[in-house]
Amino acid sequence: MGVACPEGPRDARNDDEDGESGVSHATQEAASATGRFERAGIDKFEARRAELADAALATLGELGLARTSLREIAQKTDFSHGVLHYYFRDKVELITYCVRRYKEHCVTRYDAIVAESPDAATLSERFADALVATLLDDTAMHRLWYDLRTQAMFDGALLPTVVDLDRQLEDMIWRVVSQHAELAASDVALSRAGVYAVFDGLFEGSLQRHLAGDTAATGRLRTDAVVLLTRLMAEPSS
Amino acid sequence: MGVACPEGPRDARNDDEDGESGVSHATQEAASATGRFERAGIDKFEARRAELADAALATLGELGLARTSLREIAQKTDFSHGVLHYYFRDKVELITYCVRRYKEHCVTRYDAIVAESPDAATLSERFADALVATLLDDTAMHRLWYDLRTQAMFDGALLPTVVDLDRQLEDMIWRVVSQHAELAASDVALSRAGVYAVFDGLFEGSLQRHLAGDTAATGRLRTDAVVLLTRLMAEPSS
DNA sequence: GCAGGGTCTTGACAGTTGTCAAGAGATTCC
DNA sequence: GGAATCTCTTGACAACTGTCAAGACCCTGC
Repeated sequence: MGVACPEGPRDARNDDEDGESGVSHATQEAASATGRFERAGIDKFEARRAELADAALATLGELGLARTSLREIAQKTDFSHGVLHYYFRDKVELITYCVRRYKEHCVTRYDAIVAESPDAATLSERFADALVATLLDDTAMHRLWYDLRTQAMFDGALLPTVVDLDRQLEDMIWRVVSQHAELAASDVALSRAGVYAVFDGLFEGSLQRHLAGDTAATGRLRTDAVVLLTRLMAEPSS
Repeated sequence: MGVACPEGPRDARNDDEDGESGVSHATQEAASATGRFERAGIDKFEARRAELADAALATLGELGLARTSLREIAQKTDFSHGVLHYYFRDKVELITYCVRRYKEHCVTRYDAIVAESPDAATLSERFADALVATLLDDTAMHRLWYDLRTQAMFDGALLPTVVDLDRQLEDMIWRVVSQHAELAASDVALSRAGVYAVFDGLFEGSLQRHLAGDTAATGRLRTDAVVLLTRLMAEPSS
């Protein structure tokens, strides 16, 4: 008995976009729009999704995208591997959901520093310290992000999510650098994309060397970040 | 008939290192040291290795490490998939051989510019142009390199090759930047690793946006590279 | 021209993967 | 308490992977 499974809450996910967009952050909206679930049901559904996504993030950060299978993710939970296809349409939706979930925890990481630093020198020092701190604390998550971003160069299905998140990270860095410029009464010498790219390169390089056993990597990151931030300031083009 | 296959030229590869080093560029030395093959035989063997490696590079650049199978590589050649295990011990040896082969074509890419630029401004312009040129010409190879480097953060088997090649790329960039500093009678404000990291970040970011369809990416790369190179010069700390 | 060894093909193996259908439990609501 | 629905498990599927053994082809040297 009970053949309700194949058309269970599966249509709570975004069936509205059958096309090529692939981006699927419309889950909650779609579900509440149908009106099929009362509040408690949706919350429970979303809570389990989040729980599974956290297990997936742990596995992905540990093994990388290529080596992470759905069965291995499920093994990190109390459920069997089949449950993942009940809460996520396929692997791509699971991964994009994971990354978007992770994003929210880090895209405002430096905003407090930006808001509270009284002068340019303080801002640059605190920013550099924060860079080092997150490299050490969230090593696996950063590694996963770089994996995902690189994979998007080959797999178009990941591209929309990566482009979106990359833009938010660019904004995050730009807030730091433009505020530094304001405090220093200067302009920024590089393009917005360029500013993000150089700090991202500095961070990625430090992460890689840190993971490869270079114990001096974080120290270099700190000093280089301060120097770079200062160097990117130009006299205002009056 | 002919059971010579299992112990064919397989021992021409480096069986001397059974340990954990994993790096295997001692092929020619090992083969010639045994004295089992006359010159023509070795050359033929090496030529086929190179041929297969080129097909592998094409496939890897197109699909990425995760999606490239040995059968798909062989499909790009006139041979069947079994031949790859005749010329390479396993997938890791094939990949490292490929990357080391590719490396030699690009690690001296800017040396002529360094040697022949009469002043700092010329050097920076030519360097930026060369960056754009190789991004456009060797897109797939660069994408493959970033894939490999990212994968090395998860898979230790790739680490030695990546670390070695990364150091050579760092040297390559350092030659440009230190020469620029000399021509400008300045010092470099960043660490050697930092200098490489920021230019690498600039390049990687431009590559990603270029692949994502951003037609302005290469233009920004050019101007940003010139500005960055200039900004990294510090007054000599007399 | 024949033996021998280098070269390559074929076919299979064991393992893994994403996916999904069938159904069993559990929960909720009347 | 029973029916409907949500939740989750089980087991299977087809496809794919790296690997390798068996043998066929080919080419050279005697």
